[in-house]
Amino acid sequence: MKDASRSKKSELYEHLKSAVLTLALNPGEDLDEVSLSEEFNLSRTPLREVFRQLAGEGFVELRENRGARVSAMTYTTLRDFFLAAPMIYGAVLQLAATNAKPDQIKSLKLAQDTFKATLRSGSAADRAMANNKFHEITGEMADNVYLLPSFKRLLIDHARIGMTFYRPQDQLMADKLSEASSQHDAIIAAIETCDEAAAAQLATDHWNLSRGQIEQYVTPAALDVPMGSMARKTSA
Amino acid sequence: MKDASRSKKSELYEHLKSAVLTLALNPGEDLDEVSLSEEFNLSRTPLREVFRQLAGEGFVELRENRGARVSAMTYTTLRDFFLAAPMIYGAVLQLAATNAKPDQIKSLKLAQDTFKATLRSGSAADRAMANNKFHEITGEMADNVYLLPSFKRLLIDHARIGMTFYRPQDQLMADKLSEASSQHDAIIAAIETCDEAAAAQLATDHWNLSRGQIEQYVTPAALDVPMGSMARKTSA
DNA sequence: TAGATTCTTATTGTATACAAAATGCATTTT
DNA sequence: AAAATGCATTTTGTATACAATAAGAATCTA
Repeated sequence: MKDASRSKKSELYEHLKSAVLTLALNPGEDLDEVSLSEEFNLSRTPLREVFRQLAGEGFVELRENRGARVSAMTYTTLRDFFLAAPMIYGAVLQLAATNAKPDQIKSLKLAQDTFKATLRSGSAADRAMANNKFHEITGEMADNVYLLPSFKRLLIDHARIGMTFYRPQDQLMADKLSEASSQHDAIIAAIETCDEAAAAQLATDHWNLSRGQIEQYVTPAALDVPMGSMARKTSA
Repeated sequence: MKDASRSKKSELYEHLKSAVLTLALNPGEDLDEVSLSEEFNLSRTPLREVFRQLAGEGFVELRENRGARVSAMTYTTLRDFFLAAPMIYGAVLQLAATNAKPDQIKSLKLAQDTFKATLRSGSAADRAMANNKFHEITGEMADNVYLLPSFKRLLIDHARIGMTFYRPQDQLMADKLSEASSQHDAIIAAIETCDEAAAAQLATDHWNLSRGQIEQYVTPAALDVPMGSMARKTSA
């Protein structure tokens, strides 16, 4: 029934997507056509088509005659992120509050339940994917083809940033995560009551929480340094 | 020197892009793999990769087992457009005013000169492409990976809307176009003086001009009707 | 031994052949 | 005559073979 299980091609597509989102593949990491095609019992032709599609969506970067690599993350992208995210997500949530359909709200509540479950007993990857799903649904609710491309691009790095910086080893982290969860609940409420203003405000709050979290780790001094090495360190 | 002349593949890529932007290929129109591969002396394998990439960028839509078609335009997309455009372009111009580098400003002035030339003696397609180039440069100036995907998606339909509705057959049209040109000049000035506020305001003004133009043609009564037929009519 | 150069190997890009799916047409059936 | 079924044709999807390019290793030169 799921799109992912329909063909080997979409299986590969979904696999690469979540591998990028969960940092199973690190930013900047090279992708090998041959080994991947063997792993998925798929020839290089359709595999390369998947690469192109993923490149168009911002998951990977293609270099002529030099293969595909996972989209890089630098501290510049981090700065760009927190500049664009509040605006885009503010608009998305505002539109979501206006346009959301009943079954979409149901999906959103379900996604939030899953997210809460991962807070209790899930891996960091599970949590990142559940959180990602939640926000993807708000994007669908907003239902604006021009907003979605940027929003989806933001969600990619939102997940990766989350994987890097949200690791609930201490109590402070756990508190932040449960605050994020509360904000999700508030977002659902705002959407359900069609409260645009509240939704827009919650978008800002949600990103401010993230930014505060990250600013504990990132000093503004270091700019333009690849983040791949750091991600590798934290996951090793 | 230009990217387009490097390989047959990028030639095809650029050709399809401008064909979509200028409505040489109408929204919703089917693309035939075989005839295109013959026309460009290219096998279907790289051609299909180009399709995937264009799909990722919003120029075409891919349907499983049913080929590629030019991205559709409906009156819904028109409404979405004027909702998202002022916000995205406002942010883009604001950032452009902050970040623009001297050589980019030079490019922008050059693009504006070209645009003015097309107003005097260019086809509608030439004008749409020149106008598109102008806005693309402002996007580069803004230099934010998260904003650009949506902005580029907007530019696709901005060009197509322009091709449909801006046809300077009468004096009123010519006036609107020269007003657009004046706004371009003002945008350049705002960017050059790093005047963020003015830039943001000009973004709004620029879209309002477009919207006013289009509202002469589109009545809010008819919604969700494919625009392909209309585009076909005006170009026939 | 450091550097440059050629040769080898590995990887990426393209063409073609074949398989699978969808479309259209003709025939059959009611 | 309308609907449905099966067949032929066209179109799309995948595998494989080959060509072109880049990366790496070994050799040669100073």
